[in-house]
Amino acid sequence: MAYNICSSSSSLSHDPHLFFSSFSPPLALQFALFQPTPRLKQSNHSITLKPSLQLTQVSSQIPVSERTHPPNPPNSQSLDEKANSSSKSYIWVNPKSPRASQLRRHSYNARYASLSKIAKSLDSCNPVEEDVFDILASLGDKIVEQDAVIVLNNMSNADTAAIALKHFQQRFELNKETILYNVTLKVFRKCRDLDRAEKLFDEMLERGVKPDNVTFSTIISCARLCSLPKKAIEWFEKMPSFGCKPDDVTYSVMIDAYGRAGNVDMSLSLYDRARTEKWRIDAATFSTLIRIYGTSGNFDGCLNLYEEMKALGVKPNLVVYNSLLDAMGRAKRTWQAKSIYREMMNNGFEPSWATYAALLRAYARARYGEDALNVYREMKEKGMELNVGLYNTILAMCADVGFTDEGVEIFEDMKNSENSQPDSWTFSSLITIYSCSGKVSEAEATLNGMLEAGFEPNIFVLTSLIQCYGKANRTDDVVRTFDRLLALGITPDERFCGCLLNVMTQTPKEDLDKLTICIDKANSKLGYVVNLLLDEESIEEGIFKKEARELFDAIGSDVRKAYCNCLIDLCVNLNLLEKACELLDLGLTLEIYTDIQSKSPIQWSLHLKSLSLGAALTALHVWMNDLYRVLESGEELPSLLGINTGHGKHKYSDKGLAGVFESHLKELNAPFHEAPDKVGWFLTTKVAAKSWLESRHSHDVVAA
DNA sequence: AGTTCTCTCA
Repeated sequence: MAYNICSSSSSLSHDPHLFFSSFSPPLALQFALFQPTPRLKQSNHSITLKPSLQLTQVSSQIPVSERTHPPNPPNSQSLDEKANSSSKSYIWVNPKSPRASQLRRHSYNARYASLSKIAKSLDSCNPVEEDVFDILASLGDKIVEQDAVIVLNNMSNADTAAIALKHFQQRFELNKETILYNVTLKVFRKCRDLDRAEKLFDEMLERGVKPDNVTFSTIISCARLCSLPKKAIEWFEKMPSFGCKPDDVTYSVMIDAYGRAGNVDMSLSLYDRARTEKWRIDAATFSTLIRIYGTSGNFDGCLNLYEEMKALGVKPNLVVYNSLLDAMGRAKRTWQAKSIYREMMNNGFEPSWATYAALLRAYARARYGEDALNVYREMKEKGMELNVGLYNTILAMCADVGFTDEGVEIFEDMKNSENSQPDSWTFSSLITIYSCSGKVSEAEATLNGMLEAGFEPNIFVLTSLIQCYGKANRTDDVVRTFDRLLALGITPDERFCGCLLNVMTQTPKEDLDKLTICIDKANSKLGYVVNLLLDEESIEEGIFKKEARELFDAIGSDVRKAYCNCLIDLCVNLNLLEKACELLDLGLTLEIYTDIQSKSPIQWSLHLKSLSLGAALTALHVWMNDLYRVLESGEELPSLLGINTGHGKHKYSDKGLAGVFESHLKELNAPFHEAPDKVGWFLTTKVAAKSWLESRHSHDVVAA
């Protein structure tokens, strides 16, 4: 793509914020560093590690058969029975030998696997005591509290988890009841059920079980997962009254909760506090902070945090990279997203779904068409499913950059997907894709498909359709679509009116009245200005400009330039040069256009980059008059004169401004020629310009 | 037993 700068040589070393090329430790070492600190799993066979020769029994629970065969399904034989049947066959191993640790791990893994199978059956059984207790009975008699913790910790069904908890409470004297409550709270959090979590907390208090920091951080994170950050803060503030003093993990959660509640300052002050009090700040917290900065638009802050993190010796993990990629995507700093991704890959990370999602959004937002498609293809290759949002993002990009066939193909893929069926946004993008490429019947068919799928056409769809009909010169269909919009009770917005205005610039003179009526209905102020513009009777001087000014003052800054461009185009089409000049002048006064003319000692230039053809021609006309006045006053022209049209080759216009402008320059007999080394520039010399300006003026005088 | 990642441009 012409404007794809991603593969350009823009080097990071120019960027003061980033020095990614700094050395990295060897891969193997990094992997070692990324390993989570192994936690000693407490198991039933207490192992006293003293002299190296002490022998330890490692098979108190798991039968010998399980050391070589996979465990049986949990219901076929109770774990307890298995334990009994094996109780006579001990083997003794040096506890420090590799064999011992292998066996320990194996026996733990086997038990863990059985317990998590039980958790799975509990998840899918009826939420009645009878069924839940039945399944739990298969645990046998010799279960310990730790087993109960493992079962609950692996569950995700809040109803059956509550019953299971009750069972365990009835079953044995618990001495770590808080832990059991905490893992049950985790299940409720998985179900995003804050209500239930809060009720369970009350029950803890009633039973005299003391909540701890884990209890609070679980409830707090549950609140934030339920998008109730204010609740999270409430819970945090409750901690001291229960004798709990927030620790590093609590602060980590709260940094996130404050960030999501929109209280960025509070997040940052917690971070500051954590730093000054020399708490351990881990990668998770940094990724949270980066996300907070990213969503609040402080993109330099993201990069600074990243540097700070590395300076503190905290290794970035995948989530940190994902947050950074997401932030750079939002910031439209696509090249930085690219280098972060490269760094991540060089450090041996495997991209996750979130990585691809962030990359895809970054590329799509910046219209890096090929890059975005590559991410899409890579995800498909890896069997990752895109969600509706990602599909829509990439389809919107296809519409923007003119990837018609690719867009259609992706839409088909989406229809075949399991969980990502097209929504109204999808249809809207597809209609835009067809509209922009002038495929009227396909656009119409897609609209019908959208209706069949049960979606109402929205303003975006109808805006696209109007554009589509306008381009095809089907004025009556434009009007019909406009009436449809009104019939649906949709209020035309500024963008929609801008689109109608744009259609007018492509419509034959005899059809303009039909569209003026629409515009009048949509926005009377705009309608009035358009009517004044079209009015052939002379109006009082200054009225047109005054009304146009009021219009520009009344509309949003995002559409001002589009409106001004269209109005000037209309003037130029109708040969109303004077009104065109008035509008251009107004555009300059209101700073809708800036820096159209520039002067350096050796070259004067005309910059037409974001101007429509009509506006560009008007600006050229004004410039030529200005230059002639300079000549008249006896001043010297500089040695070079240049016109910059930009290379702006938009996918959907047959030619960019550069191409169209060139033929106009020829028509005017202007001596400007395309610069061979600078794309989008037309240059001439002082001498050529002078004689041309003079001949043109005498020609004008004769014509007048 | 607790903290991060799934926020779609009009």
